[in-house]
Amino acid sequence: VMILRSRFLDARRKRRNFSKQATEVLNEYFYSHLSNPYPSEEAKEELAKKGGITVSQVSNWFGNKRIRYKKNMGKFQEEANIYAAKTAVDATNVVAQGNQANSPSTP
Amino acid sequence: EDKDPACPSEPCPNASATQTFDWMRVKRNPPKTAKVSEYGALGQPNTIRTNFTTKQLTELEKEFHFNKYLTRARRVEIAATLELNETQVKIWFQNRRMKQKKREKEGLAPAAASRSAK
DNA sequence: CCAGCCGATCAATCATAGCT
DNA sequence: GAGCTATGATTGATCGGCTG
Repeated sequence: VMILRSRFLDARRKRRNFSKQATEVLNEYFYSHLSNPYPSEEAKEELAKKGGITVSQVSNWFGNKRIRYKKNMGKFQEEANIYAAKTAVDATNVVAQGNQANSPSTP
Repeated sequence: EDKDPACPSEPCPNASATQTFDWMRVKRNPPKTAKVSEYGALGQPNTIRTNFTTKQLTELEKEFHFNKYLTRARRVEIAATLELNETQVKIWFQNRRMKQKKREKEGLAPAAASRSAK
């Protein structure tokens, strides 16, 4: 068992918690899309840029967040309310950015 | 209007601030890594995540560097040698390829940090 | 029709960060 | 400084879609 653990215990995780800004951006997206917290590849890139982290880190964050959220929803109620209020607008009407003179709606 | 009724029990439908969406109910089927041979008929088929040994991982890694893709024959051979299912070997290679791709991507992004404009 | 691959995700676990 | 919880990363395995 001991050997199993030491498979590769060295140059691996030197985890550093994300910045306040990154966590803020991620949680904002998560709670404003609580009905379907699965950002597209493009959305992940956007979040990564805003939070100053990589796309993979964004994916890991959402993966962990979703699992941990549903595992213990009660524990996140408070956090949910905080971000729910912060978000205020939108909700039913997604599609915010994008703008530009491009209207792919109903080709 | 919609605060927290403080549901005491577990089966609280909702009425709370946030509801329970479908993704929160998603459940994955347990791994079917079962090997009928060793369990006869009962207990739990291996409902747990198999832990590959260092030896197995070393061999798989070595094979991967030789071939990114496996042939049926090679897979059978390796599975037998490492005492794993053919499926496990297959899956390991698929995951390994994805890991490789991820690394290549990450290894280029940082380099082209100033070259993106918009 | 079916097995293998891809891409995304799940779920359990590891190891560390950070607070008490 | 120990003990416990929060959190980022890793990874065997699953799910759905596509394809030869």
